[in-house]
Amino acid sequence: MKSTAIALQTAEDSADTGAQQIRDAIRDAIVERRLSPGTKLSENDVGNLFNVSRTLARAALQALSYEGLVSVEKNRGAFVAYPSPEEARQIFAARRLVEPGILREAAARITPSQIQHLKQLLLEEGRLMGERGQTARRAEIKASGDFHLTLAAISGNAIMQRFMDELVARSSLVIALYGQSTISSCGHSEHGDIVAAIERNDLDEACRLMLHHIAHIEADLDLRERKSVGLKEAFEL
Amino acid sequence: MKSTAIALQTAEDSADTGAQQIRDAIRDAIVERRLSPGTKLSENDVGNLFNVSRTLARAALQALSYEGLVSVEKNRGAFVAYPSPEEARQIFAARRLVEPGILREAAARITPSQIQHLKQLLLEEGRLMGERGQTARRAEIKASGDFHLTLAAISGNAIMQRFMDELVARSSLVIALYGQSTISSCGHSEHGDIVAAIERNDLDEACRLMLHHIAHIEADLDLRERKSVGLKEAFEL
DNA sequence: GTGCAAAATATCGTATACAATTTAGCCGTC
DNA sequence: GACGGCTAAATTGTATACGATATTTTGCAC
Repeated sequence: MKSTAIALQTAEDSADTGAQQIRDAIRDAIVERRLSPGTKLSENDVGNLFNVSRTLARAALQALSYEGLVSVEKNRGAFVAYPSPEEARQIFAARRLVEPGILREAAARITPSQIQHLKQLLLEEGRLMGERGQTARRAEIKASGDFHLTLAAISGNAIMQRFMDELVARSSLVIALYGQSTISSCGHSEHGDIVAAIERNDLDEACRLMLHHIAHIEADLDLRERKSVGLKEAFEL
Repeated sequence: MKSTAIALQTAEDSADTGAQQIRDAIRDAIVERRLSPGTKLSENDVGNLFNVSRTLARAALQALSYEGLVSVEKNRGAFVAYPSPEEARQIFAARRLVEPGILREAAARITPSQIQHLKQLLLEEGRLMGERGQTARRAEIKASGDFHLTLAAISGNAIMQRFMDELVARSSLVIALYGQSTISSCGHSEHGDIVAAIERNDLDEACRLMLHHIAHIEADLDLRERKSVGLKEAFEL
C-alpha cells in the first residue's frame, strides 16, 4: 500500500515543516473516523505511508498525543486514542464549561458577514445530511464540529480556539466509540436555533441552547464500561 | 558548563521517557523565571546541558512549543516564548472564562482534607512572602500558581487541569514580561478569601472573588506594545 | 494436544550522520 | 566609510544506525 491520502494545505509558519503535514493528515483521518479508536499506528508504518523517516512519523505521533488523539505507550507503540467513559465525561464537562463563555464572547464581537458565514455553514451541514454515502457522512461529521470551531474563531481568542480544536476532535472519537444513534451529527437544527438566538441578541437563550445542545449530544452516548470485549467473551454463549 | 539543575520526579507512564524530564526541567526554569522570555534555546546547548543528544532536546522543545512556553521558528531555532500584549490579554481572558467554572466544580466535590490541603498551601505561600532572596521569590511564584492548579486538580477534570497548567505557566511568562509591581505574586490574601468563601459554601461570592483576583493580577500589567526595544531606539536620545 | 521456556522478530528509544538553510564574517567596490 | 555580495561557520531538518524492550513464534517436555 502506498501513500493514500495526503493533499492538505501547503504549510504553516511555525513548528517543524514535515511533521505538521503528517500530523494534520492523521488528525483528519481520526476526526473523520477513517481511523478507529485503538488502531495501532506504528512509527514505521506511518513513515512508510507518508514516505518519510521514522523521525518525522514519531514527531507527528508525539504531537497527536499532546492533543489526546493518540496514546503512546512506552516501548509498545502509538494507538488511536480509546477514551474511557470517564475521559468522555470529562471532555463533555469541559465543553459545557467553556462553550457558553466562548459563545458570549463570540456574540459580542460577531459581524454581519460572520453571521452570514455561520448560516452558510448551516446550509452546507443541512445539505450533507440529505446525502448518502461514507464521504457525505464524514463531511457531515466535520461540518458539525466546524460550527463550534467557527464560534471559537469568532470569539477572537486563539487560546480558546486551540482548546476547542482539541475538545471537538476528542469528542468525535468519543462519539465514534460510544455513540448510539445512527445519526452521527445530532441536532443540526439546534445549531440553527443558536444562530437565531445570537442574531436577535438573546445571549442567555443562546447559552441555554448551547448547553442543551451539548447535553443532547452526550445523552446519545452509552457510557458504560466496556471490558475490552475483543476476547473470548465475544464468542461465549 | 555541565548539567546543573535536574532532580525532578523519576518518571511518568506516558510519553517518551527521556524528553519528559528535560521538558519538565526547562518548564520549571521558565515558570520560575530563571529563563527570560526571548532566550534562545538551541538544540545543541539543551542537549549538552542535559547530556543527551539533539534528538531528545528537540523533542522536549517541541513539547514545550505545544504548551506555548517556547516558540520554535523554522530553521531559526527555539526561544523562550515572548508573548505579545494581545496574547497576554487572551491568556487572562481564557482564565476569566474557565476559572469560575473550575472553582464551582471544585467546590462541589471538595473534601475537608482537601480544604486542609489548600490552607496548608496558603500558609506556605505566606511564609515565602516573608522571606528574602531569589530562591524564596521563585518558590513564591510557584506557590502562587499552585493554588490555582490545586483547585483544578480538586475539580476532578483532568482535561481542565492540563489546560490550567498551560494557562498558569504562560501567565508566569506574561507577568515576567509585563508585570510592574515588585510584588511578584499579587494578592496572596485574595487566595485566602476565596478559600474562606468556599468553606462557607458561598459559591457566587467565591467566583466573584476569583474574577476579581484575576482582574487584579491583570491590572498590574503594563500591556503596551513594546517595539522590540533592543535596537537603536534604546540609545537614541 | 497443552503448557512453558527460549530464540527470533518486530518495534520503540536514543544517538549519530548528513543535507539544507540561516547567520556571521570578510572583502572588494563605490 | 558605507553598502552589497560572497564564502565559511553555525544551526536546524531529516535520515539512518544501533541498542533496548516487548511480542510472537518455535521447540520441547509432559
